[in-house]
Amino acid sequence: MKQHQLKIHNTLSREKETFEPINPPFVGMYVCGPTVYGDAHLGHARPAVTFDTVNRYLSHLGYRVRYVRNITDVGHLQGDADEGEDKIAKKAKLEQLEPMEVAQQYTDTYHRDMELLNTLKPNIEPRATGHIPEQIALVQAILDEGLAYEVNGSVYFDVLKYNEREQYGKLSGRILDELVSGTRDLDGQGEKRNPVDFALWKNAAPEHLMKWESPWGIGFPGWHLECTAMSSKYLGKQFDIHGGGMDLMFPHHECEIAQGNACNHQDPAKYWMHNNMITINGQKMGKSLGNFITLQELFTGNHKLLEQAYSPMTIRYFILTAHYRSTLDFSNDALKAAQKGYKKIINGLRIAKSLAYNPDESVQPDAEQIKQLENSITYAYRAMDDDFNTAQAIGHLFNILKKINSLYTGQLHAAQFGKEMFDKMIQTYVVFVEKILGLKEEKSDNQDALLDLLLKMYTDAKTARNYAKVDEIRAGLKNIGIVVKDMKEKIDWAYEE
RNA sequence: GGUCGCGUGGCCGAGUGGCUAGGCAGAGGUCUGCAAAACCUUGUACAGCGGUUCGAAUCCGCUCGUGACCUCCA
Repeated sequence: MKQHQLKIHNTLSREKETFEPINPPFVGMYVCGPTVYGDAHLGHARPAVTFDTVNRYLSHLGYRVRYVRNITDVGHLQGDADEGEDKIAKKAKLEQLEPMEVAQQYTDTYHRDMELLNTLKPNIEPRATGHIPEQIALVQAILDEGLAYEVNGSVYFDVLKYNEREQYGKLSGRILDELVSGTRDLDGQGEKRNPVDFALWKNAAPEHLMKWESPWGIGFPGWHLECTAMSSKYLGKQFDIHGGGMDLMFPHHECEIAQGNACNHQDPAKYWMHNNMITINGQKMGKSLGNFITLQELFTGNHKLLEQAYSPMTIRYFILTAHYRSTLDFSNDALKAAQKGYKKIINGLRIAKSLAYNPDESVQPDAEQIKQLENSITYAYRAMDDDFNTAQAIGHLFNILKKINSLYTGQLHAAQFGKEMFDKMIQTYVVFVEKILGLKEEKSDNQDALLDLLLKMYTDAKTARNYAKVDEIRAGLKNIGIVVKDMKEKIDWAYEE
């Protein structure tokens, strides 16, 4: 374990706390995954990238992380009303497909998009439909605790009774009395003893598509149950980190805490992390607002709000330039700036990997340069240790990049840093970009070979002072986003920023 | 209506009491066949009004603006 004082903002305490795993060096992390009934959109990218980065950084620090992210392939209820139906089943009826066919299709596209965003796969990706027995057992356990009741083949969690034992609402800061008095009187709540109660198991109507047998009849599990069932199965009754979007704080995560406490007599997770939401041109993204953008639309530029396509790595970089607990606003201007920033980082990566230390007895170590570099490296790690502040870390990374670029153009000499600092600089930059931030070069397979060939022609033309040919090659490459750089000692290329 | 946030220079976005954020855009310079890139220099930013303090973007109060959640939502 490296010497780091990692702090994590815990939603439970609303404070940054020093991270102390329950059972080091192991870390259990559960993140709420997608409900697979539609294409992955911007809103899915944020938690995926955020918690991928958490996973990457914890691993980098030497922790052995078991990262579990579920696939919800049995729908949540549409509402608490009796006619509430399964989200997946509803879509299936619409498209005349089997529910599992819909779930499979969107699971596949989700995986494709997450891979494009260069997120590492979770260690376990459990599906709700694969854990029906576990969910039924959980309902039974809560019934046995006397904290649930059955009505007409449905089972509800008794929030008021639970609240006598454990505070309900402590995660989202809600007061039960206010919830009770504030709830609207919806139709079909007759089965519940109290409007704040929530379904653990729901009786299914005959026409309902996804349903299973249970001790209470044929039905399907309630919204919040799967996460409790699967997290406790794979990570234990209490694990280290539970993550998800802020919008899930209430009621979803609140109910998870209640369910976990009800049968295990302890909070399911020690640290709760919530990423903030994404807005588009300052507005919440939503289908009804007409500003709903899927990741594929973003990658292809095929959307009326988009002036151009933005690559997956541009999106990833953009997400990382803001702290995960801040709202992040998508706009063409911001994305275009991000694209340039990303390419600058990647050009730096290529340079960093190509630089070699060349000793020079005549060059004296430069204390000021060394100090600046040392500070940037220290601050970059300190930023990550401070609740995964990738935005700040990237800022320091750019300062390291300035040194790398200066060495590349010959404005600084490696010997000014000394071998040890030089190696540390290269290693820090490469590790940060590739391993921690998860940014990679986007290129086609034969790109390097083709570029080598073209650059050779370019160099030959230049030696022959055939400037017309030189300019032609340069213009052609510029068209595909590559710029040629004539340097003092050599000719190189870079991605156009 | 209730709860919780936010308001930083042309744009994005860090920063919770004194210690350079950074990126994009702009201006000047070095370099160059011309470029590009890179590097260097350059911006009296902290919604408004009060208050606390030796000192506030950072703490407190009020005002204005804005967003999220309270119902499925990442």
